[in-house]
Amino acid sequence: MENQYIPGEVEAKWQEFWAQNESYRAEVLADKPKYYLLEMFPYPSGRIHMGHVRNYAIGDVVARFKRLQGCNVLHPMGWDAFGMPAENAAIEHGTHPGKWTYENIDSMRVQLKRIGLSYDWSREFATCDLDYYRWEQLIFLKMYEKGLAYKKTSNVNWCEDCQTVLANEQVEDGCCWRCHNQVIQKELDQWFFRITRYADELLDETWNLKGWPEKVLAMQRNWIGKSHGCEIEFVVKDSAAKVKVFTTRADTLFGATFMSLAPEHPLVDSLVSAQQRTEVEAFIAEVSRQDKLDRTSGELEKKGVFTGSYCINPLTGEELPVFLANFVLMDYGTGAVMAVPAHDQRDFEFAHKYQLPIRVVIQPEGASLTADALEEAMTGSGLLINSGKFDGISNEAAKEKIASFLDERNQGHMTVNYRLRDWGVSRQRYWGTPIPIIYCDSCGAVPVPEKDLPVKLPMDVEITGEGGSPLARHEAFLNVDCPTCGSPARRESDTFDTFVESSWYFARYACPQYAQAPLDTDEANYWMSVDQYIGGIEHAVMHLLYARFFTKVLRDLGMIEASEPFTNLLTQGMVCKETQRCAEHGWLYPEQVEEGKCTGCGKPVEIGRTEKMSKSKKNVVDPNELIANYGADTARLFSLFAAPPEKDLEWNEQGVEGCYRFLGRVWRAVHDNLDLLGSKADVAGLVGTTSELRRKTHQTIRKVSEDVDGRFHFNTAISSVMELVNAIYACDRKQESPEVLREAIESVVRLLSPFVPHICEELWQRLGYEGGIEKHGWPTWEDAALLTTEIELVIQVNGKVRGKVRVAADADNSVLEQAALSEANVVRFVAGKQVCKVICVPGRLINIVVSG
RNA sequence: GCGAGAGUGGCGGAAUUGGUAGACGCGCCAGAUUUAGGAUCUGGUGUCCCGUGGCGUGGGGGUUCGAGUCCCCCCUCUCGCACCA
Repeated sequence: MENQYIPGEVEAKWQEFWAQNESYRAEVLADKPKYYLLEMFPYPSGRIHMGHVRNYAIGDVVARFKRLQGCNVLHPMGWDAFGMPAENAAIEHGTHPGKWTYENIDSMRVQLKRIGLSYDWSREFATCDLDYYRWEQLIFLKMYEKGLAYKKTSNVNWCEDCQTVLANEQVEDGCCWRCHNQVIQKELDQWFFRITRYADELLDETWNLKGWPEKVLAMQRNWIGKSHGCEIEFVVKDSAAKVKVFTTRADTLFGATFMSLAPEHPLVDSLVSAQQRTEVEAFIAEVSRQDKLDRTSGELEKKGVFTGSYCINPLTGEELPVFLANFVLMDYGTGAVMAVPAHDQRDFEFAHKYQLPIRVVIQPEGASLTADALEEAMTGSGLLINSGKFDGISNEAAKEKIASFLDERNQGHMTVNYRLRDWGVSRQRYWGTPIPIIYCDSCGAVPVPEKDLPVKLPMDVEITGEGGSPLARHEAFLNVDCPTCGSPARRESDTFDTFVESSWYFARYACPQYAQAPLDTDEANYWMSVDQYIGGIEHAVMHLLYARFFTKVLRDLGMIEASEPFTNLLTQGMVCKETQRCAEHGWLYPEQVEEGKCTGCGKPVEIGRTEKMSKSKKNVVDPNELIANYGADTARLFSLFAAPPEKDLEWNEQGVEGCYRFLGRVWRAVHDNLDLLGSKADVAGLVGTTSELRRKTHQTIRKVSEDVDGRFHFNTAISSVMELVNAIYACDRKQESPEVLREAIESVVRLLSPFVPHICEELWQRLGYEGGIEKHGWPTWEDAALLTTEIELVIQVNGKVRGKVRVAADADNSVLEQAALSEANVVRFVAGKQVCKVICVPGRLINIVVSG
């Protein structure tokens, strides 16, 4: 290795050094504050993409910075290794999902190591490791004991393509979040986690998560969807049946003129009169044919059908016709809505369409609404009318009054309702954690006794993609004796949703080899919670909510003290790139374009919009090639420099070049000056000395420290180091003291080391230091070095800049005023006018206010 | 429709508490070096008429000595949620 910057050599050397020295191994230490930094672990698809590079580069800066600051840093990495792509690969190529997954892990580990990330690799695990999922099975058994895991028959979202169930939040626009196939409703027996038991805590804690982006918290609150209201029972006329409704508007009960039920409502069959049956069945069939996308699209025409039954308004005794309506969802509330057309827009439209009565029961202040005159529902506040003894009171007060009146008469009560549903975790898949349950004809569903864990996923399976889960056909796996009565029984063949694994992996990193329980309580309590979690915004609801839920469950099982998994959350933006398209060949990869022409046919290429990098749009950059061309340090530097972490990053090849050039500039700044620098010990003697370069050095140390610590403004931190490098190039090396020059250069190297660790380690060594750059800690700035005797002051006249003067830093206002008023250009603007006021902002500017 | 965020040069972006708008980088222009190209180094680069001047942070109004930043109205874009009873 000579005086030329050859990234490949430098990077290989230091990656080897870090591995040999186990530089990033974490262990419990009493004398340092712990800092747990975690990036969302990847699915082992086989190749890393730029999104990973960005995510992990951001995390690595924080890890290295905290370590330099003297923290005891835990920075682990592993693999979210169960899931469908492994089975799809098995179907396509005949490779066993396990083999495919572990081979992918091996190649991705190599790629990640090539980036030079400071992980404690000794803690690595994959969620498909028996030693991981066995503990998940134990957690499930404990949850089962506490009633937190239960089985129920329900209509589930079913993807025909994946042959599996999807949670509500895994359905996007009515399609499977993974394969984008149409999702249908299917009745199945399924395992659920009772996340709703934690709904209030999950909601309330969002107000304490100060280190989370408001956006994510809002999404979670929205998702939980708590609303206060009233449950009211409506007796069905000539029947013992009662229809329960949930309403947030009990104050409008006197205005209810009909009832709307979801077509899937369980009472529908008993409510339908013989006369109406044909029509109702046709309607139900029509609605069930509509996909969920259409049904929840808002644009949908409101449609319904009369059942032939009536129910009784509990307050007025009136008979209300019961309708089925396409916009009422069985998923929310009770699946039944009391319809108040005067005060609800949907009911209003529905009433008009089917000529149902409209009765105004709330009169806004100073108006007198009549039903005939209404052009839309009146949803505002006012005083009650047409409401018997409640007339005249405000509708807000009436909500509670009417509810308690109903309560007294056993016709209803105040309640809360949540949008959040329990989490369905059964998946009809092979490559996942087996659910440890045995079905016995006489004993029912029996949990696998703890001593019989783990339930191992059998390796000898045939994966064809046909006929559902391979486990359901695997007789050797299925056949088992009932643990309770000993008679022949069958195992549960479903496996867990893979979100279960990612709901507690962060805690397992504290004690990945622990063999007695899911968590070593001491280790877990030392490291948890994660101080900083970093990942994509796309996990704002699902993964982050499930992880919060699991943490609370683990706490209540006595396995951990923490209530929340992630103290601070950073959601990084996507990596985007401009798309390119050829009229003949469609989307083109960057290398298929030369000088704006398609390499296939020579036609001009159309530049499309900038979009998230994706294979389908071919606007991807392969990190492996990038690193091969420029080195890992350049790849990291560009990911960090081009945009602040939370914003989308636009990939730009020329920007990458610029970063590479900058590293070359840093490299030369060291080598070109090595002969001038003198002994390294001299730097300590500089305390108290000032010079322009030294001031710039210490300003930069302060700026970078402040930008990195908590603010994560890596782009501005890097740009300030670029300024320092520019200052080093600009200074007159013959005039500048070698010590000041050395201090400046050393500072550049030390300040850049969290961002581009390899080159900095190398330069640090070439500057005469041994044993790695981290042991020297983070540089500190000296306040005295920031001081200047003279400053430049801006002079404004009426708020416009008219001149600048150099003044003594400690000059008082009257001196400044004098200097300002005598500056030549300022004189021009003040001449002939009256000075009304002079405003001095210390260290910044003087504003002279004139009139006339 | 509701909620959150954003809108600044040719481009990515900076301006942390109301105080010189455009740091830093890319691109572009010029110069130096070089047989040439590349690389490197130096300088310039918001915009408008030649200027020491005018204009300029999506648009319009306001507060202030002073507004990218605060307040009101409007437009556009992105993300999330959505017939939520």
